[in-house]
Amino acid sequence: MDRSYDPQAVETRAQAYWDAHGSFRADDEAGEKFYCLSMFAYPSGQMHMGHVRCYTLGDVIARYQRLKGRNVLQPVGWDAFGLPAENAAIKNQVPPAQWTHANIDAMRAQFKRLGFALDWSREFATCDPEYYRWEQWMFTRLFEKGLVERKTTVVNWDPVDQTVLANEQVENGRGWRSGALIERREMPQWTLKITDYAEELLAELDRMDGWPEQVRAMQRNWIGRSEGVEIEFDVRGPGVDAGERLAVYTTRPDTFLGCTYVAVAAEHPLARQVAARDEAVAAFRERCKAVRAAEADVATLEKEGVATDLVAIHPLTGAELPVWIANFVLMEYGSGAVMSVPGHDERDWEFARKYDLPIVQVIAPAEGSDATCDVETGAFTEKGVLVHSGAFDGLSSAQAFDAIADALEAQGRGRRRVNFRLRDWGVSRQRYWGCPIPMIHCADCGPVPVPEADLPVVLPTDVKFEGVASPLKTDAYAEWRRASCPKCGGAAERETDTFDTFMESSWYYARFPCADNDAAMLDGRAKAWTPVDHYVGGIEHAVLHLLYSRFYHKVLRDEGLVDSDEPFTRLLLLGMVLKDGRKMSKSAGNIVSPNELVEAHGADAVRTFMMFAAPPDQTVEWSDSGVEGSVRFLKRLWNQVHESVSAGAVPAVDPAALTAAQKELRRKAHETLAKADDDYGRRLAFNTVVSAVMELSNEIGRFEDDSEAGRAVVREALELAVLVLSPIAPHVCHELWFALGHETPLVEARWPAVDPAALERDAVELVVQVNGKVRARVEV
RNA sequence: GCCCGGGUGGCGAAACUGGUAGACGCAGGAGACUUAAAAUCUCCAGCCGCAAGGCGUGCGGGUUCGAGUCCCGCCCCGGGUACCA
Repeated sequence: MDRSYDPQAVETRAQAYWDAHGSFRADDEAGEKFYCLSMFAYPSGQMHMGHVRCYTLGDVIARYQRLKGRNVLQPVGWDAFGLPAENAAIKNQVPPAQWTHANIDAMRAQFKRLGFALDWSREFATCDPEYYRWEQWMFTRLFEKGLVERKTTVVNWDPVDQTVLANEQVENGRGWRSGALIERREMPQWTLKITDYAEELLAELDRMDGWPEQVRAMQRNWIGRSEGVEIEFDVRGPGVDAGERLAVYTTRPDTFLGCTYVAVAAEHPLARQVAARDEAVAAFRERCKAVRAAEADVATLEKEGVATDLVAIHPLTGAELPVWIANFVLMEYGSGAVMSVPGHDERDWEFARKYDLPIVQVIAPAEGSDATCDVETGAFTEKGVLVHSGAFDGLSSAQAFDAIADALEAQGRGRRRVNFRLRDWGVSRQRYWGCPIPMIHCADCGPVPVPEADLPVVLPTDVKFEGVASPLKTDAYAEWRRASCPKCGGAAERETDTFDTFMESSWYYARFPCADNDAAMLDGRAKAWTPVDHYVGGIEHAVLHLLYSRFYHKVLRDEGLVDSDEPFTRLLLLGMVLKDGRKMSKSAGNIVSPNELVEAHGADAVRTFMMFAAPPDQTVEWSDSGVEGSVRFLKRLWNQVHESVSAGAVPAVDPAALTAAQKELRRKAHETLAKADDDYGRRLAFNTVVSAVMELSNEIGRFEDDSEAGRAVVREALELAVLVLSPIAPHVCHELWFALGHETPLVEARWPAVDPAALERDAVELVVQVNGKVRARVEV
């Protein structure tokens, strides 16, 4: 072995070895499978520290599982469609496809330099027609199955650029390119009925114990199942037909007698109707348009409203309640209208105070409760006992729920209903760089799916951006749009919208096992490898990507293409990588380039520090000097191995004939092995694996004993240190393993068993505490 | 706004099941080696205090023999909020 550690040379040799031996090509047939996957990357062109962290974590898991004897698949691909490519195209006049492929080439090289144990033979990009054709195919199947619907949803419309903007493209209410005030606009969109699976998506969460509880909680809340009552009010007023009804949904029917007004969304049909004859209402609706479609914007708005000349008739009391239009009522949730009970709902209370609407108390604190209720000073939102509710007085909130629901149902004015916060998945995007939606619009037959034989609908890639709008929608592509109706053969138009990029990322994991199949979306290999045993990615995907994928997996299952219920058995969501306490960004000027670090210190040192700096799920603070510490550590380990090997062969350790100091070092070595096994496999605490091996190395350094037994104990400790560290710093460990005399490569090694005898102690220290303070220590 | 996290020395962190707070590392200090420097090695180091001792895990309360860890109420920072991926 070389006298000194040269990371660049070591890493080049190790990578060449793995390449030449096809070390990471997964075998479809062999042994107990372990499918390990890091969320695929968007090819921005520059690998960043977040990628380094994510892929290193995945790699550590994959390499550890391999040492444990599993047949590991760790594939890699590219989430290649998306907005940044279009922005680059508009800015630099480069076609998105060209830009994307150049970026993929650049990033592939960067990934390879880090030595991840990836099976590159299965690589694909989602912008490959061979990939997205199956997405189109599945969509047409779901259309036939009735899981696809055309629905109206709200988007941000830029009236100058005549295009739809993403939420992040709206700054202070204006389009980021045009500067024009954006408008909320309703647009017909293709949606997938994820709500059909809401119950299953929710119920399954309870059984998914390989997922962090916080993520399951987020998904539970996102799905937002509630039990309540849908209530119908008669509406009276100018221009309202007799028998017209307004539906609201409430989870608190027990407060129903305290309802003093009703509020509808600005986009509600009743609001539209009133606006036609009432200028104030029309002006209010116009103002509401200037709010971004994002929920956070709507929810943080100052609550405002406008009165209408309509009244809603309380079905139980006959009272005439004013109908208001309010900016905080969401058309997307429930029926776009709410009953307002200011005495017992904070938002309703604020609104009532602001507009001088009556506030009445109908719930009193339950007997024995120490809560107080004064609806003059604030809403009382707890459950309790009914008051001022006529025949329902004295009932508990729970009893009143049923009594009032029954009364409404008996009158045909309401029904119990389960409601979900979850909305159906709008998959249409008015953009160019995405998977074309395989539909044809026929004037006579309506929308018709493209027949299987005509798939894929290929996205033209030699495009020029004239403005900001999708080239597919311009005159230049009139020919591309022209189609004949698959049903009647008449002249028809292709859909020009493309899919949400979450469509591609919802099933890519299932495609890796059979990425070479050009005759089917998935085959038996997908069934054999899925579900993914361990999925690694950013916490920012806790809800959307991970919920859409779960839904899509169930859809694939129901089509017979996979045979599991959930796509990802175990989930590791990592925190962000920060520098100087902030997110790395160009504007903050604190971007750290993985390339330069690897050039300067080697991939192993970068990987080691990344793992060492913090536990995986926590945000991590990047430190350049910290990497230097990792280099020192790897160098020390190298020197220790060199010294041990140079001193010559050693006999086998004879555990029965060791001195106290020898025993102690051997115990430390086996404790490290045991701890690392637990940290890798159960705790996912890779930071403490690194510190444990550092401690072991420190102890080896302090151990001075040239006897044969002493050198044998050191040799065993070094072997364990190298093996334990190898998932994290694979290159240097690969070479040290051979140096230690092994003839087969470390990637073929098996995780050794701990010698229980090595862990035994002759003495322990007992601590004596008085009132929680340490007062004495006793060696026993 | 709502949902989910996080806050421990100068810095990153450890403490896994309520039982020795600060392992391991960075930065720093002292020393060894060296003509010198780098590299390497050894030692020191939470804060206040000469010391005895006291104080210490964002803030305020509580439970407990004992709380970084459990409970209640706050503050600050981060992620998500359905068209960024």
